[in-house]
Order: sequence, then C-alpha cells, then structure tokens
Amino acid sequence: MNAGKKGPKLPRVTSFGWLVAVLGSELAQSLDNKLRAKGLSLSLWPTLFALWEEDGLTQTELTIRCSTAHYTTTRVLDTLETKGLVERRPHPESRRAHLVYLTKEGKKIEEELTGEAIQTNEEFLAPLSADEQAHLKSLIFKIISERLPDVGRS
Amino acid sequence: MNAGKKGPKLPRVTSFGWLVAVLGSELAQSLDNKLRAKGLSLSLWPTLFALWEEDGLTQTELTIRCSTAHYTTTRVLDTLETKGLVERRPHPESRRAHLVYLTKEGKKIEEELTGEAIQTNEEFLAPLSADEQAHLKSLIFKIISERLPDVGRS
DNA sequence: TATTGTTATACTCTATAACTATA
DNA sequence: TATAGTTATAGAGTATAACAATA
Repeated sequence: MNAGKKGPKLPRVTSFGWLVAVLGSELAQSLDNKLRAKGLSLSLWPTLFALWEEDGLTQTELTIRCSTAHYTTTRVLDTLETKGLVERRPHPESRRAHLVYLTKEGKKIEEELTGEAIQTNEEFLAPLSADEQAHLKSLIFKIISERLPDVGRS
Repeated sequence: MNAGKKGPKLPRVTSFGWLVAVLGSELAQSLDNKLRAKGLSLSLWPTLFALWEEDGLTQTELTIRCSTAHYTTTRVLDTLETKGLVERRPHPESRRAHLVYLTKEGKKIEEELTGEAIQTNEEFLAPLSADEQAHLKSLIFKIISERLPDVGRS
C-alpha cells in the first residue's frame, strides 16, 4: 500500500509514544461509549471508581485519589449528585468539609459498570496469551511506579 | 504489590485500562511540555509528523494519516501556517484541493523536535531492559494492529 | 450529486484565579 | 494565615452541521 522509500528517523509505528497514544485513545473511547450509553461519561469514571473502593471521603481526599484538580472534583460531584449517584453530607468535625457518599443507586450500578470495564479490558487483551497479558501489565506497571511513587500503596 | 484488605473486584492498579491511561497521560504531558516550551503543542504533532514523513499531501490525505476530522486538519494547518511552518499550495489538477508543504522553517525543526520525542520515549522506557522494551512495544503493537488494519503498512 | 475544504456553533474538559466560609 | 470548597471566566480540543466552490 505504501512502500515508504524515505525511511524517516522515527517511524511512527515503532514509536513508543505513538503506540501508547493509539492504544490509550482506543481504550478510552471504547469505555466512554459504553458509559455514554448509560448517560455517564469517562470523566465521571475515576471519581465513581474511587468511591466504589472507599466511601465517605472528603472532596480533598477524592481529589488526591483521582489525581485531578479540586475544581474538577467539584464539577464531577455536581454532575453525579444531579444524577442521584452520590451525595454530600456534612463532615462531623469540620463545618467546611463534606463527606461524599454513594447513594443506593450509585452502589447499585457498581457491578454493571465495573463489568463493562472488565469486559473492555478483556476485549483489548484478547489477542495475547495469558502469559503475555500478565507480562504486558507488569511492564507498564514497572514504568508507572517509577513516576507515581504512590502507586504501590497497599 | 497490593495488600488491599477489602479486595475490590477490579483493583485500580491491576486494571489494564487504568495502567494504559496513566502511562498515556504521563507520556502526552511530557511531550506536550517540551513542545509548549517551543510555542507548539501536542495537537500539532500528528500533522507535523505526517508531513515530515511525506510532504505535498492534500488535506484529505493528511486527515486520513492523522486519524482526525477534516475540520481539525483545517484548524491545525491554520495554526501551523500562522507560525510559518507550513504552506498550502494550489493543487495542479484540482482547483478545490490544496497541497500542503513544509516551509524551510518547518523542515528545520524536524530534527530538534523528533529528538525531543525520541528522548521522551527513552526516558519512559529507561526502567526496562532492552529485551523488555522490545517486548513491550511488540505486545502493544499486536493489540493495535488488530484494531487498525492499516497499521502494518510498511 | 459527490468531494474539498472552511466556517458557525456548541459542548466538554481543563486551567487560573478570585471568592466564601470556616479553622 | 491556611484550608475546604465553590464559582467566574477563559482557553483548548472536539463534534455537528451548514456552507461555498469545484468536480
């Protein structure tokens, strides 16, 4: 289709950054599509996920766990609250802080939505053997944990 | 690696999607920072890269090679033209099409900018051995080529 | 009627900074 | 003076659809 006579210095197809960018955007779009079909979107996912892991956090703690900005947390929680998935309750010890809790509905969708995420991951990993899948994840983990010191937290 | 007493169904740290998303955003931000220091940004990169690979394409061909939308190509070229890196010339056979060429300046920055990209890739891959680096890239390539049938073009 | 490219418009996401109210 | 959270505002980036010019 394209004989590529010129041989550029950084062939697109073998550039690590290009490979990761393509994979990442395909993965993101795939999950985003599934979430949008349910009236949600990928931008709400990190916060929901963090809350499924642990409920009753302050917004500051949520902000840290989602690696976002505090104003992003505010907006995302506004949206999730409007959709009835989350509620802000007063902090028992500080009148300026809130504790964020999942509503009944917010808890109810956990299984369905994490199921979609798991399915997305499996779809993408399907071309690899079980050994290759584990190796791929551990290699990426090795790179990431170099940069996010908190990644190995128990 | 993760002692997690509660044992959520999809631990964040072992989710393939999460790993790729974190890696991708770190990589993107790293290159974007370097490009912004030179008055450019990551959104201009795919088009510049495609033109360094091959000059004198129509906007439609550029749009295909960058996997974007036609209106995005228009905007990106406007920006690159303003910066004097690119120029639109009339197509010899069709008066509605343009051929896009790099200017002298646009060609001059290729080596410097691809050097930055190569350096970014190397920085991220540094924690891995040469074998691991090659393996990681080939595993990602295997997944991607499943989805982008055009990816294996030589 | 289809194609090439531009533009109007709007929506999402992100970023800065100012703001309220607590502590 | 610092912290928790909200809001105003602006800027990217992206998406839809309408549009002009050409084929």
